[in-house]
Amino acid sequence: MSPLDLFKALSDLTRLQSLLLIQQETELCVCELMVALELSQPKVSRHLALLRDIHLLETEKRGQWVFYRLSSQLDAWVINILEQASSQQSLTELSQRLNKMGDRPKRAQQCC
Amino acid sequence: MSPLDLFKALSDLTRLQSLLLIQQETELCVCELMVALELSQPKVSRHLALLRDIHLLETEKRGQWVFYRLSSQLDAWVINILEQASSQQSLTELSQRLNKMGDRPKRAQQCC
DNA sequence: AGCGTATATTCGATTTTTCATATGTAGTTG
DNA sequence: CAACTACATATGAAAAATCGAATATACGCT
Repeated sequence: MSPLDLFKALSDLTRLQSLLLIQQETELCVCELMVALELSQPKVSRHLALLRDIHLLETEKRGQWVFYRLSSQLDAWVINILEQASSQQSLTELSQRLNKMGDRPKRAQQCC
Repeated sequence: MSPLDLFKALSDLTRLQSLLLIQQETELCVCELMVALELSQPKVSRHLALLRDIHLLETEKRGQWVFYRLSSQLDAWVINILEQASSQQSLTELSQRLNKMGDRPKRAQQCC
């Protein structure tokens, strides 16, 4: 992935917020992002597909849900740029809507 | 300037190459960028104007020429992102065309 | 099988971005 | 002053990105 490809991917608010929120939350499914971003399902799905196509995100299907997380093979320069963006972009409102959400899908426990 | 604004600015090859080449060369005028990027004058001028409008670049008019350089007030996170991009983007061909260029405008000497 | 939920994709329309061409302005040179 | 160079901008056309609405697929539950 070239810098140009990365910057094109990050030059849309839906994609930028999705990516940073996924980074913060480790993994999220489409329905959670719909609630957090207050956007339609096709819109979220379309933008996530773009991010997956350039290998910024990877997916795991578990039961009914498709979980998106940062690709495990990201180069250091990509991660560095994402961190710089994180340091400037407030995700507070998005997190709040996520936490208020009922019926969130269960996910793998982080610890014993 | 927000991360989104920066990423939009960098999501075009002409603007990305212009910015990184200016960063490398400290300052360049429109006619030098035309040669380095092999692009028309209006195209270069339009993209530079965009970068100046969001305060990534600043200009200094000296005689016939308008010199563009990185804005002196850039935040650290912006500079960091530009450096990450520099580390991945080859400017060799652009530099070569610049060095082969005849009749380059004189600029202030860096040193005695 | 039938129904509801989660996600993906297609379609056509709209908006945004980019572009080449033409023109305007300012400074420089002869 | 006339011609030339450097740069900016207006205009309309073309290309790309984005969108909502509709449709398709896949899974879980009864």
